[in-house]
Amino acid sequence: MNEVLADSSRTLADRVFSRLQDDIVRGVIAPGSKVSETDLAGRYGVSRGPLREAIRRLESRKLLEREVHVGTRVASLSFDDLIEIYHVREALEGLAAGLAARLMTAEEVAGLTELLGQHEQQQDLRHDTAYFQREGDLDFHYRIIQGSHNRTLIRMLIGELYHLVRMYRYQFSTVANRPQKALHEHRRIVEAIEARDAEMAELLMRRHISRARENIEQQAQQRSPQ
Amino acid sequence: MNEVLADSSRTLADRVFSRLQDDIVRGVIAPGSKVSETDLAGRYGVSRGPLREAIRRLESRKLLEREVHVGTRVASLSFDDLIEIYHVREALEGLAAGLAARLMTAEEVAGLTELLGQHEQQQDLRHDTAYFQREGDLDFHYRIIQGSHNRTLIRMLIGELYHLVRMYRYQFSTVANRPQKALHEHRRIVEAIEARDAEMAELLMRRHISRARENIEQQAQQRSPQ
DNA sequence: TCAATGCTTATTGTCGACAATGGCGCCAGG
DNA sequence: CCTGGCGCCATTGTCGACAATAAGCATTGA
Repeated sequence: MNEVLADSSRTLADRVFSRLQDDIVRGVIAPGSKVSETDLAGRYGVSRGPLREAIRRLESRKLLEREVHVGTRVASLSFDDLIEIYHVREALEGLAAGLAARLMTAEEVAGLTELLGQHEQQQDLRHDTAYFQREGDLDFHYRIIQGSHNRTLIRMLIGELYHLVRMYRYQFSTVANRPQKALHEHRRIVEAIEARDAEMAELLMRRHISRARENIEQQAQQRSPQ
Repeated sequence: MNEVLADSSRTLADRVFSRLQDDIVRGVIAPGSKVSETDLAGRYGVSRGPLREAIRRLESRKLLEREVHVGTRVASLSFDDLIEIYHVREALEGLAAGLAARLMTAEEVAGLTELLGQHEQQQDLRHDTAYFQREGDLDFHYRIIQGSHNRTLIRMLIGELYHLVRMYRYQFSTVANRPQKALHEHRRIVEAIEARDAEMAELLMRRHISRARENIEQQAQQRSPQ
Protein backbone atom coordinates (compact mmCIF):
# COMPACT_ATOMS: atom_id res chain seq x y z
CA MET A 1 0.00 0.00 0.00
CA ASN A 2 2.72 2.40 0.86
CA GLU A 3 5.04 3.30 -1.91
CA VAL A 4 8.08 1.56 -0.54
CA LEU A 5 11.18 2.35 -2.52
CA ALA A 6 14.72 1.32 -1.96
CA ASP A 7 16.18 3.77 0.48
CA SER A 8 19.35 4.16 -1.48
CA SER A 9 17.53 5.25 -4.61
CA ARG A 10 16.06 8.25 -2.93
CA THR A 11 17.39 11.32 -1.31
CA LEU A 12 17.56 11.95 2.40
CA ALA A 13 14.86 14.56 2.19
CA ASP A 14 12.57 12.08 0.46
CA ARG A 15 13.14 9.44 3.08
CA VAL A 16 12.58 11.75 6.01
CA PHE A 17 9.46 12.95 4.22
CA SER A 18 8.06 9.42 4.07
CA ARG A 19 9.01 8.54 7.61
CA LEU A 20 7.69 11.78 9.02
CA GLN A 21 4.46 11.42 7.11
CA ASP A 22 4.05 7.91 8.43
CA ASP A 23 4.70 8.97 11.99
CA ILE A 24 2.15 11.75 11.69
CA VAL A 25 -0.51 9.59 10.06
CA ARG A 26 -0.07 6.77 12.56
CA GLY A 27 -0.21 9.15 15.46
CA VAL A 28 3.33 8.41 16.65
CA ILE A 29 3.62 12.16 16.87
CA ALA A 30 0.56 13.42 18.68
CA PRO A 31 -1.87 15.46 16.58
CA GLY A 32 -1.75 19.12 17.44
CA SER A 33 1.62 18.82 19.11
CA LYS A 34 4.33 21.28 18.30
CA VAL A 35 7.37 19.84 16.60
CA SER A 36 10.75 21.50 16.70
CA GLU A 37 12.97 21.32 13.66
CA THR A 38 15.99 20.60 15.79
CA ASP A 39 14.21 17.74 17.56
CA LEU A 40 12.98 16.19 14.34
CA ALA A 41 16.40 16.54 12.76
CA GLY A 42 17.87 14.66 15.70
CA ARG A 43 15.13 12.03 15.68
CA TYR A 44 15.70 11.17 12.05
CA GLY A 45 19.42 11.75 12.04
CA VAL A 46 19.31 14.43 9.42
CA SER A 47 20.37 18.01 9.22
CA ARG A 48 17.77 20.72 9.20
CA GLY A 49 18.05 21.35 5.47
CA PRO A 50 16.41 18.20 4.12
CA LEU A 51 14.06 18.20 7.06
CA ARG A 52 12.70 21.60 6.14
CA GLU A 53 12.09 20.45 2.60
CA ALA A 54 10.10 17.53 3.94
CA ILE A 55 8.17 19.87 6.22
CA ARG A 56 7.22 22.08 3.32
CA ARG A 57 5.83 19.16 1.39
CA LEU A 58 3.85 17.86 4.35
CA GLU A 59 2.59 21.36 4.89
CA SER A 60 1.07 21.48 1.42
CA ARG A 61 -0.62 18.15 2.17
CA LYS A 62 -2.16 19.71 5.26
CA LEU A 63 -0.48 17.22 7.57
CA LEU A 64 1.56 19.99 9.17
CA GLU A 65 0.65 23.57 9.93
CA ARG A 66 3.36 26.15 10.05
CA GLU A 67 3.41 29.61 11.49
CA VAL A 68 6.31 31.81 10.55
CA HIS A 69 8.89 32.31 13.24
CA VAL A 70 6.70 30.44 15.68
CA GLY A 71 6.85 26.82 14.72
CA THR A 72 5.28 23.82 13.10
CA ARG A 73 2.57 21.69 14.58
CA VAL A 74 0.93 18.45 13.54
CA ALA A 75 -2.48 18.95 11.98
CA SER A 76 -5.43 18.08 14.15
CA LEU A 77 -8.53 17.09 12.25
CA SER A 78 -11.91 18.23 13.40
CA PHE A 79 -15.12 16.44 12.54
CA ASP A 80 -16.01 19.30 10.25
CA ASP A 81 -12.77 18.80 8.37
CA LEU A 82 -13.58 15.15 7.94
CA ILE A 83 -17.09 15.86 6.68
CA GLU A 84 -15.59 18.21 4.11
CA ILE A 85 -13.15 15.54 3.04
CA TYR A 86 -15.94 13.02 2.65
CA HIS A 87 -17.87 15.35 0.41
CA VAL A 88 -14.83 15.59 -1.83
CA ARG A 89 -14.27 11.85 -1.62
CA GLU A 90 -17.83 11.24 -2.73
CA ALA A 91 -17.35 13.32 -5.85
CA LEU A 92 -13.88 12.04 -6.71
CA GLU A 93 -14.38 8.37 -5.94
CA GLY A 94 -17.67 8.39 -7.76
CA LEU A 95 -15.75 9.59 -10.78
CA ALA A 96 -13.08 6.97 -10.13
CA ALA A 97 -15.58 4.15 -9.96
CA GLY A 98 -17.19 5.21 -13.21
CA LEU A 99 -13.86 5.43 -14.97
CA ALA A 100 -12.77 2.13 -13.46
CA ALA A 101 -15.86 0.40 -14.82
CA ARG A 102 -14.91 1.63 -18.26
CA LEU A 103 -11.16 1.40 -18.21
CA MET A 104 -10.01 -1.32 -15.81
CA THR A 105 -8.18 -4.15 -17.49
CA ALA A 106 -9.44 -7.70 -17.11
CA GLU A 107 -6.50 -8.41 -14.81
CA GLU A 108 -7.34 -5.46 -12.60
CA VAL A 109 -10.97 -6.53 -12.36
CA ALA A 110 -9.89 -10.06 -11.49
CA GLY A 111 -7.57 -8.75 -8.80
CA LEU A 112 -10.33 -6.61 -7.36
CA THR A 113 -12.71 -9.55 -7.26
CA GLU A 114 -10.11 -11.66 -5.54
CA LEU A 115 -9.44 -8.99 -2.93
CA LEU A 116 -13.13 -8.72 -2.21
CA GLY A 117 -13.31 -12.51 -1.82
CA GLN A 118 -10.53 -12.38 0.75
CA HIS A 119 -12.35 -9.73 2.71
CA GLU A 120 -15.57 -11.69 2.70
CA GLN A 121 -13.74 -14.82 3.82
CA GLN A 122 -12.09 -12.99 6.71
CA GLN A 123 -15.47 -11.66 7.62
CA ASP A 124 -16.99 -15.15 7.63
CA LEU A 125 -14.28 -17.09 9.41
CA ARG A 126 -13.74 -14.91 12.39
CA HIS A 127 -15.35 -11.69 13.34
CA ASP A 128 -12.00 -10.02 13.52
CA THR A 129 -12.93 -6.98 11.53
CA ALA A 130 -9.98 -4.98 12.67
CA TYR A 131 -7.92 -5.46 9.56
CA PHE A 132 -10.78 -4.80 7.23
CA GLN A 133 -11.76 -1.69 9.05
CA ARG A 134 -8.34 -0.24 9.31
CA GLU A 135 -6.53 -0.98 6.08
CA GLY A 136 -8.47 -3.55 4.08
CA ASP A 137 -11.22 -1.11 3.29
CA LEU A 138 -8.65 1.33 1.95
CA ASP A 139 -7.04 -1.41 -0.14
CA PHE A 140 -10.35 -1.88 -1.88
CA HIS A 141 -10.77 1.80 -2.58
CA TYR A 142 -7.15 2.11 -3.69
CA ARG A 143 -7.69 -0.55 -6.34
CA ILE A 144 -10.66 1.21 -7.84
CA ILE A 145 -8.95 4.57 -7.79
CA GLN A 146 -5.95 3.07 -9.55
CA GLY A 147 -8.37 1.48 -12.00
CA SER A 148 -9.53 4.91 -13.13
CA HIS A 149 -6.21 5.28 -14.96
CA ASN A 150 -6.44 9.00 -14.34
CA ARG A 151 -3.14 10.11 -12.85
CA THR A 152 -4.46 13.43 -11.64
CA LEU A 153 -7.33 11.73 -9.87
CA ILE A 154 -5.02 9.10 -8.40
CA ARG A 155 -2.65 11.75 -7.12
CA MET A 156 -5.36 13.82 -5.50
CA LEU A 157 -6.99 10.88 -3.78
CA ILE A 158 -4.17 8.54 -2.88
CA GLY A 159 -1.40 11.10 -2.85
CA GLU A 160 -3.17 13.67 -0.76
CA LEU A 161 -6.64 13.06 0.60
CA TYR A 162 -6.17 9.51 1.83
CA HIS A 163 -3.34 10.42 4.17
CA LEU A 164 -5.77 12.67 5.97
CA VAL A 165 -8.39 9.94 6.06
CA ARG A 166 -5.91 7.47 7.47
CA MET A 167 -4.71 9.98 10.03
CA TYR A 168 -8.28 10.50 11.11
CA ARG A 169 -8.82 6.76 11.54
CA TYR A 170 -5.81 6.51 13.81
CA GLN A 171 -6.63 9.73 15.60
CA PHE A 172 -10.11 8.68 16.60
CA SER A 173 -9.35 4.95 16.44
CA THR A 174 -12.51 4.67 14.46
CA VAL A 175 -14.38 1.45 14.75
CA ALA A 176 -16.45 1.32 11.64
CA ASN A 177 -19.73 0.10 13.04
CA ARG A 178 -21.12 -1.13 9.77
CA PRO A 179 -18.55 -3.54 8.35
CA GLN A 180 -21.05 -6.05 6.97
CA LYS A 181 -23.01 -3.35 5.22
CA ALA A 182 -19.86 -1.81 3.83
CA LEU A 183 -18.71 -5.17 2.56
CA HIS A 184 -22.03 -5.75 0.89
CA GLU A 185 -21.77 -2.38 -0.80
CA HIS A 186 -18.30 -3.28 -1.98
CA ARG A 187 -19.71 -6.44 -3.53
CA ARG A 188 -22.30 -4.50 -5.47
CA ILE A 189 -19.74 -2.00 -6.68
CA VAL A 190 -17.54 -4.81 -7.96
CA GLU A 191 -20.51 -6.34 -9.72
CA ALA A 192 -21.19 -3.07 -11.50
CA ILE A 193 -17.55 -2.81 -12.55
CA GLU A 194 -17.55 -6.38 -13.80
CA ALA A 195 -20.66 -5.56 -15.82
CA ARG A 196 -18.86 -2.46 -17.15
CA ASP A 197 -21.80 -0.40 -15.96
CA ALA A 198 -20.12 2.94 -15.37
CA GLU A 199 -23.18 4.86 -14.26
CA MET A 200 -24.14 2.18 -11.77
CA ALA A 201 -20.61 1.95 -10.40
CA GLU A 202 -20.48 5.69 -9.89
CA LEU A 203 -23.88 5.77 -8.24
CA LEU A 204 -23.06 2.92 -5.87
CA MET A 205 -19.71 4.37 -4.91
CA ARG A 206 -21.20 7.77 -4.21
CA ARG A 207 -23.86 6.18 -2.07
CA HIS A 208 -21.28 4.05 -0.29
CA ILE A 209 -19.21 7.03 0.72
CA SER A 210 -22.25 9.12 1.45
CA ARG A 211 -23.40 6.52 3.96
CA ALA A 212 -20.00 6.42 5.56
CA ARG A 213 -20.21 10.17 5.95
CA GLU A 214 -23.63 9.99 7.54
CA ASN A 215 -22.23 7.41 9.90
CA ILE A 216 -19.51 9.82 10.94
CA GLU A 217 -21.99 12.64 11.37
CA GLN A 218 -23.97 10.49 13.78
CA GLN A 219 -20.85 9.68 15.76
CA ALA A 220 -20.04 13.37 15.91
CA GLN A 221 -23.45 14.16 17.31
CA GLN A 222 -23.09 11.44 19.93
CA ARG A 223 -19.72 12.65 21.10
CA SER A 224 -19.93 16.40 21.01
CA PRO A 225 -23.03 16.95 23.16
CA GLN A 226 -21.38 15.26 26.13
CA MET B 1 -7.44 36.55 -7.56
CA ASN B 2 -3.96 35.74 -6.44
CA GLU B 3 -3.41 35.63 -2.76
CA VAL B 4 -1.32 38.77 -2.56
CA LEU B 5 0.17 39.21 0.86
CA ALA B 6 2.51 41.84 2.12
CA ASP B 7 5.99 40.71 1.21
CA SER B 8 7.32 41.53 4.63
CA SER B 9 4.82 39.31 6.40
CA ARG B 10 6.07 36.21 4.66
CA THR B 11 9.29 34.37 4.50
CA LEU B 12 11.73 34.48 1.63
CA ALA B 13 10.92 30.92 0.71
CA ASP B 14 7.25 31.80 0.51
CA ARG B 15 7.88 34.75 -1.73
CA VAL B 16 10.15 32.91 -4.10
CA PHE B 17 7.54 30.17 -4.17
CA SER B 18 4.86 32.60 -5.33
CA ARG B 19 7.09 34.32 -7.85
CA LEU B 20 8.42 31.09 -9.27
CA GLN B 21 4.94 29.65 -9.51
CA ASP B 22 3.78 32.73 -11.34
CA ASP B 23 6.68 32.62 -13.76
CA ILE B 24 5.98 28.98 -14.49
CA VAL B 25 2.25 29.42 -14.93
CA ARG B 26 2.64 32.46 -17.17
CA GLY B 27 5.23 30.75 -19.28
CA VAL B 28 8.01 33.18 -18.44
CA ILE B 29 10.06 30.06 -17.90
CA ALA B 30 9.48 27.82 -20.88
CA PRO B 31 7.56 24.61 -20.17
CA GLY B 32 9.78 21.57 -20.26
CA SER B 33 12.91 23.63 -19.85
CA LYS B 34 15.48 22.57 -17.30
CA VAL B 35 16.02 24.98 -14.45
CA SER B 36 19.20 25.11 -12.43
CA GLU B 37 19.00 25.83 -8.74
CA THR B 38 21.96 28.16 -8.93
CA ASP B 39 20.40 30.10 -11.80
CA LEU B 40 17.06 30.44 -10.06
CA ALA B 41 18.74 31.46 -6.83
CA GLY B 42 20.53 34.19 -8.72
CA ARG B 43 17.41 35.24 -10.61
CA TYR B 44 15.40 35.75 -7.44
CA GLY B 45 18.27 36.94 -5.30
CA VAL B 46 17.96 34.13 -2.80
CA SER B 47 20.21 31.46 -1.49
CA ARG B 48 19.62 27.89 -2.52
CA GLY B 49 18.04 26.92 0.78
CA PRO B 50 14.71 28.73 0.52
CA LEU B 51 14.70 28.09 -3.19
CA ARG B 52 14.79 24.35 -2.69
CA GLU B 53 11.89 24.54 -0.26
CA ALA B 54 9.90 26.40 -2.89
CA ILE B 55 10.86 23.81 -5.48
CA ARG B 56 9.62 21.01 -3.28
CA ARG B 57 6.26 22.65 -2.91
CA LEU B 58 5.91 23.32 -6.62
CA GLU B 59 6.93 19.76 -7.23
CA SER B 60 4.00 18.44 -5.20
CA ARG B 61 1.74 20.70 -7.23
CA LYS B 62 3.06 19.10 -10.39
CA LEU B 63 4.37 22.38 -11.74
CA LEU B 64 7.94 21.11 -11.52
CA GLU B 65 9.37 17.67 -12.12
CA ARG B 66 12.51 16.65 -10.33
CA GLU B 67 14.94 13.87 -11.00
CA VAL B 68 17.47 13.13 -8.30
CA HIS B 69 20.97 14.30 -9.05
CA VAL B 70 19.89 15.27 -12.53
CA GLY B 71 17.80 18.36 -12.14
CA THR B 72 14.44 20.02 -12.13
CA ARG B 73 12.40 20.88 -15.17
CA VAL B 74 9.19 22.80 -15.70
CA ALA B 75 6.18 20.58 -16.21
CA SER B 76 4.91 20.32 -19.74
CA LEU B 77 1.22 19.53 -20.02
CA SER B 78 -0.01 17.16 -22.66
CA PHE B 79 -3.55 17.16 -23.96
CA ASP B 80 -4.12 13.90 -22.16
CA ASP B 81 -3.11 15.53 -18.91
CA LEU B 82 -5.58 18.31 -19.53
CA ILE B 83 -8.41 15.92 -20.31
CA GLU B 84 -7.71 14.16 -17.04
CA ILE B 85 -7.79 17.46 -15.20
CA TYR B 86 -11.10 18.36 -16.76
CA HIS B 87 -12.63 15.09 -15.67
CA VAL B 88 -11.62 15.93 -12.12
CA ARG B 89 -12.81 19.51 -12.52
CA GLU B 90 -16.19 18.27 -13.65
CA ALA B 91 -16.62 16.20 -10.51
CA LEU B 92 -15.24 18.77 -8.09
CA GLU B 93 -16.81 21.89 -9.53
CA GLY B 94 -20.12 20.10 -9.83
CA LEU B 95 -19.88 19.49 -6.12
CA ALA B 96 -18.84 23.10 -5.57
CA ALA B 97 -21.79 24.47 -7.50
CA GLY B 98 -24.21 22.32 -5.55
CA LEU B 99 -22.74 23.39 -2.25
CA ALA B 100 -22.64 27.01 -3.38
CA ALA B 101 -26.33 26.93 -4.20
CA ARG B 102 -26.99 25.77 -0.67
CA LEU B 103 -24.44 27.70 1.32
CA MET B 104 -23.55 30.94 -0.44
CA THR B 105 -24.46 34.03 1.55
CA ALA B 106 -26.74 36.61 0.03
CA GLU B 107 -23.75 38.91 -0.36
CA GLU B 108 -21.80 36.26 -2.21
CA VAL B 109 -24.69 35.61 -4.56
CA ALA B 110 -25.04 39.32 -5.21
CA GLY B 111 -21.34 39.60 -5.96
CA LEU B 112 -21.53 36.69 -8.34
CA THR B 113 -24.47 38.20 -10.16
CA GLU B 114 -22.67 41.50 -10.46
CA LEU B 115 -19.55 39.82 -11.84
CA LEU B 116 -21.63 38.02 -14.44
CA GLY B 117 -23.25 41.32 -15.40
CA GLN B 118 -19.83 42.85 -15.97
CA HIS B 119 -18.84 39.99 -18.20
CA GLU B 120 -22.01 40.26 -20.24
CA GLN B 121 -21.53 43.98 -20.61
CA GLN B 122 -17.97 43.57 -21.82
CA GLN B 123 -19.23 41.00 -24.23
CA ASP B 124 -21.86 43.37 -25.60
CA LEU B 125 -19.89 46.60 -25.84
CA ARG B 126 -16.86 45.38 -27.69
CA HIS B 127 -16.02 41.95 -28.86
CA ASP B 128 -12.81 42.01 -26.93
CA THR B 129 -13.18 38.62 -25.39
CA ALA B 130 -9.55 38.35 -24.39
CA TYR B 131 -10.04 39.23 -20.75
CA PHE B 132 -13.02 37.03 -20.31
CA GLN B 133 -11.31 34.11 -21.91
CA ARG B 134 -8.09 34.42 -20.01
CA GLU B 135 -8.95 35.40 -16.48
CA GLY B 136 -12.57 36.48 -16.28
CA ASP B 137 -13.82 32.97 -16.79
CA LEU B 138 -11.65 31.81 -13.94
CA ASP B 139 -12.90 34.64 -11.72
CA PHE B 140 -16.40 33.31 -12.17
CA HIS B 141 -15.41 29.79 -11.28
CA TYR B 142 -13.34 31.00 -8.33
CA ARG B 143 -16.37 32.71 -6.84
CA ILE B 144 -18.49 29.60 -6.99
CA ILE B 145 -15.74 27.43 -5.59
CA GLN B 146 -15.28 29.85 -2.72
CA GLY B 147 -19.03 29.78 -2.27
CA SER B 148 -18.92 26.09 -1.48
CA HIS B 149 -17.45 27.00 1.92
CA ASN B 150 -15.57 23.70 1.82
CA ARG B 151 -11.93 24.44 2.56
CA THR B 152 -10.68 21.11 1.33
CA LEU B 153 -12.50 21.56 -1.93
CA ILE B 154 -11.27 25.13 -2.27
CA ARG B 155 -7.70 24.06 -1.65
CA MET B 156 -7.79 21.24 -4.17
CA LEU B 157 -9.32 23.35 -6.90
CA ILE B 158 -7.88 26.83 -6.44
CA GLY B 159 -4.76 25.82 -4.59
CA GLU B 160 -3.71 23.04 -6.91
CA LEU B 161 -5.68 22.23 -10.01
CA TYR B 162 -6.29 25.73 -11.28
CA HIS B 163 -2.61 26.55 -11.52
CA LEU B 164 -2.29 23.74 -14.00
CA VAL B 165 -5.32 24.96 -15.91
CA ARG B 166 -3.93 28.47 -16.07
CA MET B 167 -0.54 27.17 -17.17
CA TYR B 168 -2.23 25.26 -19.93
CA ARG B 169 -4.05 28.36 -21.13
CA TYR B 170 -0.83 30.30 -21.38
CA GLN B 171 1.06 27.35 -22.83
CA PHE B 172 -1.33 26.81 -25.72
CA SER B 173 -2.59 30.42 -25.71
CA THR B 174 -6.02 28.92 -25.89
CA VAL B 175 -8.61 30.97 -27.64
CA ALA B 176 -11.83 29.70 -26.21
CA ASN B 177 -13.94 29.52 -29.31
CA ARG B 178 -17.25 29.50 -27.56
CA PRO B 179 -17.29 32.55 -25.31
CA GLN B 180 -20.96 33.43 -25.92
CA LYS B 181 -22.05 29.91 -25.16
CA ALA B 182 -19.91 29.78 -22.06
CA LEU B 183 -21.34 33.06 -20.88
CA HIS B 184 -24.85 31.83 -21.42
CA GLU B 185 -24.07 28.73 -19.40
CA HIS B 186 -22.68 30.94 -16.65
CA ARG B 187 -25.94 32.83 -16.61
CA ARG B 188 -27.95 29.68 -16.15
CA ILE B 189 -25.69 28.48 -13.38
CA VAL B 190 -26.13 31.75 -11.53
CA GLU B 191 -29.87 31.50 -11.93
CA ALA B 192 -29.83 28.06 -10.37
CA ILE B 193 -27.73 29.32 -7.48
CA GLU B 194 -30.04 32.29 -6.96
CA ALA B 195 -32.96 29.87 -6.87
CA ARG B 196 -31.02 27.77 -4.34
CA ASP B 197 -31.49 24.79 -6.63
CA ALA B 198 -28.47 22.69 -5.71
CA GLU B 199 -29.15 19.79 -8.02
CA MET B 200 -29.66 22.04 -10.99
CA ALA B 201 -26.55 24.07 -10.22
CA GLU B 202 -24.48 20.90 -10.02
CA LEU B 203 -25.92 19.53 -13.23
CA LEU B 204 -25.35 22.76 -15.14
CA MET B 205 -21.81 23.15 -13.88
CA ARG B 206 -20.94 19.57 -14.78
CA ARG B 207 -22.34 20.08 -18.23
CA HIS B 208 -20.53 23.39 -18.59
CA ILE B 209 -17.16 21.85 -17.86
CA SER B 210 -17.97 18.74 -19.82
CA ARG B 211 -18.56 20.87 -22.90
CA ALA B 212 -15.34 22.74 -22.36
CA ARG B 213 -13.58 19.38 -22.26
CA GLU B 214 -15.21 18.25 -25.48
CA ASN B 215 -14.09 21.48 -27.03
CA ILE B 216 -10.52 20.75 -26.02
CA GLU B 217 -10.75 17.21 -27.31
CA GLN B 218 -11.79 18.55 -30.70
CA GLN B 219 -8.88 20.96 -30.74
CA ALA B 220 -6.55 18.12 -29.87
CA GLN B 221 -7.83 16.07 -32.78
CA GLN B 222 -7.37 18.97 -35.13
CA ARG B 223 -3.82 19.62 -34.07
CA SER B 224 -2.30 16.23 -33.52
CA PRO B 225 -3.04 14.62 -36.93
CA GLN B 226 -1.07 17.34 -38.73
C1' DT C 1 36.25 4.48 -37.67
C1' DC C 2 33.82 3.20 -33.68
C1' DA C 3 33.17 1.97 -29.09
C1' DA C 4 34.41 1.70 -24.44
C1' DT C 5 36.45 3.77 -20.48
C1' DG C 6 38.23 7.15 -17.51
C1' DC C 7 38.32 11.98 -16.31
C1' DT C 8 36.49 16.55 -15.87
C1' DT C 9 33.06 19.53 -14.60
C1' DA C 10 28.78 21.29 -13.61
C1' DT C 11 24.92 20.39 -10.77
C1' DT C 12 22.50 18.65 -6.97
C1' DG C 13 22.47 16.90 -2.01
C1' DT C 14 23.84 17.87 2.67
C1' DC C 15 25.62 20.19 6.48
C1' DG C 16 26.95 23.55 10.12
C1' DA C 17 26.97 28.37 11.42
C1' DC C 18 25.06 32.96 11.74
C1' DA C 19 21.09 36.29 11.79
C1' DA C 20 16.47 37.51 13.10
C1' DT C 21 12.20 37.04 15.05
C1' DG C 22 8.78 35.83 18.63
C1' DG C 23 7.71 33.93 23.23
C1' DC C 24 8.45 33.89 28.09
C1' DG C 25 9.81 35.24 32.49
C1' DC C 26 11.47 38.78 35.47
C1' DC C 27 11.22 43.18 37.43
C1' DA C 28 9.40 47.58 38.56
C1' DG C 29 5.69 50.70 39.12
C1' DG C 30 1.03 51.61 40.26
C1' DC D 1 -1.58 42.10 44.07
C1' DC D 2 -1.88 43.07 39.37
C1' DT D 3 -0.14 44.91 35.08
C1' DG D 4 2.89 46.64 31.77
C1' DG D 5 7.43 46.87 29.81
C1' DC D 6 12.00 45.06 29.05
C1' DG D 7 15.50 41.73 28.13
C1' DC D 8 16.98 36.98 27.62
C1' DC D 9 16.54 32.66 25.23
C1' DA D 10 14.92 29.21 22.31
C1' DT D 11 13.50 28.48 17.73
C1' DT D 12 13.09 29.52 13.04
C1' DG D 13 14.97 31.78 8.70
C1' DT D 14 18.92 32.28 5.75
C1' DC D 15 23.34 31.63 3.94
C1' DG D 16 27.82 29.86 2.17
C1' DA D 17 30.78 25.86 1.84
C1' DC D 18 31.73 21.02 1.20
C1' DA D 19 30.53 16.25 -0.53
C1' DA D 20 28.50 13.22 -3.89
C1' DT D 21 26.53 12.06 -8.04
C1' DA D 22 25.81 11.96 -13.06
C1' DA D 23 26.37 13.78 -17.67
C1' DG D 24 29.58 15.06 -21.33
C1' DC D 25 34.03 14.87 -23.42
C1' DA D 26 38.36 13.26 -24.65
C1' DT D 27 41.43 9.61 -25.14
C1' DT D 28 42.80 5.10 -26.28
C1' DG D 29 42.41 0.62 -27.93
C1' DA D 30 40.58 -2.66 -31.27
